[in-house]
Amino acid sequence: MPDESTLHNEQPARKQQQRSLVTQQKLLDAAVEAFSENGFKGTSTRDIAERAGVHHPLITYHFKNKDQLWRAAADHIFGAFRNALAGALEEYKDQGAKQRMSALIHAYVNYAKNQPALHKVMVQEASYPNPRLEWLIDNHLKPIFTVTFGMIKELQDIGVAVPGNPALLFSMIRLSTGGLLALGNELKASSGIDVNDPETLSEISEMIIRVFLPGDMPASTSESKSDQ
Amino acid sequence: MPDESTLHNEQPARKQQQRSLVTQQKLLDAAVEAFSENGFKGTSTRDIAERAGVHHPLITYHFKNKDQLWRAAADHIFGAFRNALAGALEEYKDQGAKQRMSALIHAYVNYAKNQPALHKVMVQEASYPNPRLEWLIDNHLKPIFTVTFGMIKELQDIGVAVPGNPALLFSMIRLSTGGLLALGNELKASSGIDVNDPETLSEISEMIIRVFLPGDMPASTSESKSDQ
DNA sequence: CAATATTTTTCCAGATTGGACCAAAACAGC
DNA sequence: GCTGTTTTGGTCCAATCTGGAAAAATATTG
Repeated sequence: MPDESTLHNEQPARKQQQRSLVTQQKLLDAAVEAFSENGFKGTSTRDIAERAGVHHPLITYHFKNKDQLWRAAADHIFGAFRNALAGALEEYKDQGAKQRMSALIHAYVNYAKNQPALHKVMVQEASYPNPRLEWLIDNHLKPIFTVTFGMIKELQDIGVAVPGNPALLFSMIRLSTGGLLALGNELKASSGIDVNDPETLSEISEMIIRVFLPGDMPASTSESKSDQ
Repeated sequence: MPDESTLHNEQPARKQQQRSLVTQQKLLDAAVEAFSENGFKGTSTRDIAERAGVHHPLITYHFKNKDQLWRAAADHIFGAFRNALAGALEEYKDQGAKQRMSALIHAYVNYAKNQPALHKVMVQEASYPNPRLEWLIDNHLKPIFTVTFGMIKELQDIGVAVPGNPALLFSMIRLSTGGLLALGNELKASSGIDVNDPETLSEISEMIIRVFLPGDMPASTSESKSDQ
């Protein structure tokens, strides 16, 4: 089973055209937006096609059906998300554990700002047991969690992260990150917080680090640790 | 404009019957569940009536229309939520600031466990600007926030809460609380965490307090504060 | 028993649903 | 250029669902 984002191609005797990729992209973006606003059930394929500025039968052509479109849309944002996290980890791979986790949090916040749908879709699907939730967990969440749980544990061992169940702690971190940006409209109206302001954004990252990773990194060779 | 949860009664020449209250309650519970799962647009009045085990024209009779039903349902859960918080504050009104905030967090967690719809509805409505969001903010969120912001500030001043924008800090607290319980299905499947387990529940509360309110209360008269 | 409150049943007209179908157009490869 | 494939445009469909209206039947109150 080859990994194809567009499932209708079985034996592409001729290569895919450019305009085809464009409409797929437009449909994916529109699908992400629509699904994140109204959930799977509350979104119609026609709504998605309209947002994409595309005739609705093209959804059938490119993605077979609504369910496949949802999965492709989820791959679209969660795949990019995982890449963003992996990139941040790669960039800081030679740094200390706290630095790496901080980089992860910054990457998370930045991604969530541009793509608040990430968190909305998760809440939507976690609302009630359904096959899409299982699929999301197996294909996108677990791979992230296995990595981050290990990092959290390490940080707890060296006294940087607050002790307690690592899974719980990480969930609080991702909620404080993705959830905060998903509530953008509400925060603006209820507290005057503008999550699109770059300063607010870095304030959020810094606050999360301050709260969840309060400890200092232990000196690698021999150094006093009281550098507050 | 009298404050009536059932807007169809204008001049009740005769008192409301018991069975009427029962069906209203059933409809409200069903509405909360349905709206939290599928959002406002994704929920049909017929779906709500079915969940309530009631004929759907009764919605028109009791709540006039879908929009009024949504508002009544929101009043139903957010009103009870505010009462739960106020009750906790009242009970601990003679205690110190950290104790009061801790009581608030415990109450929040317990309420969110029984009513995860609270957070789901908020995320649903904050997804895109809409009149229901404004209504929710003005009628239910702001009253809570004005109280809690003050408490957070006080806790920051005495070094118990982490410094930073109080509104941001409080949002992180409520996300770590309500959001965590709204993700119950996901946490179970992805991390094996059962948010219905009482022990897990108190672990959540304790962790939130440990993370967001790490400082000790200063001694009231004269006492060393270095008790780590 | 009479008046009112509540529920039941039936109906509607219209919109929306996901998807099928085929002819036209755009494109890739030769 | 020509040819065959890919992609799109336009149309249609049958089924379901939509919120709500209306009137008849029942239950409850006073």
